[in-house]
Amino acid sequence: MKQRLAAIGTVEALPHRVAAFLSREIESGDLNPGSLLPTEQQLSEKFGVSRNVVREAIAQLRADGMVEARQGIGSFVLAPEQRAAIRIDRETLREGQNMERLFELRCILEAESAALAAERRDQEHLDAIKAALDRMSGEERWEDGSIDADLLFHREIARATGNAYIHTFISFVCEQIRRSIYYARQTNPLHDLVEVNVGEHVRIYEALVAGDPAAAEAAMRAHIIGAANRVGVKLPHSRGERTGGGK
Amino acid sequence: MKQRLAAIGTVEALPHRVAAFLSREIESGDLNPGSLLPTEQQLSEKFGVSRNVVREAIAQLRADGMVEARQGIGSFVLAPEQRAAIRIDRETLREGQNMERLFELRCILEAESAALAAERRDQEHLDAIKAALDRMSGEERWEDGSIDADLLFHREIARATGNAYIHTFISFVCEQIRRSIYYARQTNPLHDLVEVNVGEHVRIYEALVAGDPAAAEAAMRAHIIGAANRVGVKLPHSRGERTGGGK
DNA sequence: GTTATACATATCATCCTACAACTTGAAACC
DNA sequence: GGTTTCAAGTTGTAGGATGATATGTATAAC
Repeated sequence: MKQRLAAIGTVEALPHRVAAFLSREIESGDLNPGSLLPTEQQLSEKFGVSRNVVREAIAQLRADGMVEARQGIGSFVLAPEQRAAIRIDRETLREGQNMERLFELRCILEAESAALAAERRDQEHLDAIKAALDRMSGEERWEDGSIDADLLFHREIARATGNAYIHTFISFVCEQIRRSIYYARQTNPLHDLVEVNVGEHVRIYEALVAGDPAAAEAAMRAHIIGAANRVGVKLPHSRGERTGGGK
Repeated sequence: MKQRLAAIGTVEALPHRVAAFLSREIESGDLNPGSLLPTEQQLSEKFGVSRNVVREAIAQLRADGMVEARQGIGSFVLAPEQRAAIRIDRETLREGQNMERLFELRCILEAESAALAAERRDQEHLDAIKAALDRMSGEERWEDGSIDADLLFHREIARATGNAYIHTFISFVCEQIRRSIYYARQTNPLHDLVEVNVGEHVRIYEALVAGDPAAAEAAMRAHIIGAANRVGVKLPHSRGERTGGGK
């Protein structure tokens, strides 16, 4: 029996737990922007940890632009617009319809980027995308290797846009979805049987080879809607059908 | 041998400087995924700081999913796909064509979200958007208050999609652009005279009121292309004209 | 009474030592 | 040879000490 998830299963370190607690307090509005955090000593007493732990926790919040520490005064809560990073934690991901929302965001990003990739891809890009497709085609079920190939396929398309930010954002969103599905599989083994639809991927690839932006966008849109359905997520009535025309 | 940590402009705290140094080493590929970071003691000697400072720096990297620390062994560098956060620093933003790329990403996100907002907005959303528009209209130049209203206008549209992730992503991208422009204004006062085009905003608003997704998308696309041009950024040949059609 | 200076206090920033928890590899033992 | 034990190295946590910075207060000067 492999312990592949040993790292995920381990108890999180104290600084992370303190940071998560404060972070939730800020997000929920218990701590308004402009207000002062409790002092490091108060926090260390409240949580029963050393000030070092509290400082590491606050260092994370500060790096994310959630608080601003000022020597001699304290740490102020900053406004949400001033965040320096985007972070999605697994807990909130499993709440309510957040999975649908994440798929919707993914659809927006990937549909358009597929069109851009169709215009800008060169042969090296196509080869990399084809390689991922071949790795994926070996499996009919969504097993680990196949999932990796699936993600790589999408990342390579994002890379073919030539825009590193698009690549970063799409990689991030896809990875969040993958983690969330992986977690769901552990709590509900039935999800182990989710299929990957190779045909949808082939249609995307062919549109990229043909250099047809509209077709690539439509194929990508249809694919993501299909992928969402296969993991039990129904996308809200969307404009996907407009260009996708599918179903 | 001690390593000198660059302190450019504002004096950043030591942990931030150490984190930035390590982060750059990882991004540049000097430290490959899977490899081990130097020990905390080695780093503290190398930078001439205490181990506490090194630990706070590594805490940031760990929170971002760049490294994984394992007790008794060390901190491993993780693959770029495993990042838990998206972060854009101003230094890289000013390099090359990164500003264009960020505008392109913004265009993708906002065009589609404008269409979704046109379908899903309720009266409360329209009121909030209109309020931001009114605040903006008072000024012909892009002054601070006007910039805030401009950003608020876009954030309110993102909020009207009902998708918190879309709102988060758009807010983040817009804020990065604002900061970058703000910085450029300080180094080059000529950029002070960039105008905000109220008419473009009005057309977006009217499409939202009409509940016309295609018109909202086209108006938003035209607006962002225009905004990019006004700050001296020329978007690469894009598919914007395809749907924008009308003009 | 008003102002200005000096001081005490509170807080974050950094450094330091010490020990606990964990991993690894080598030495000792059977 | 195989197993156990132990020693060294590394991260995790605790706690104290000192420096840097902001703020309020009391004292002194005018």
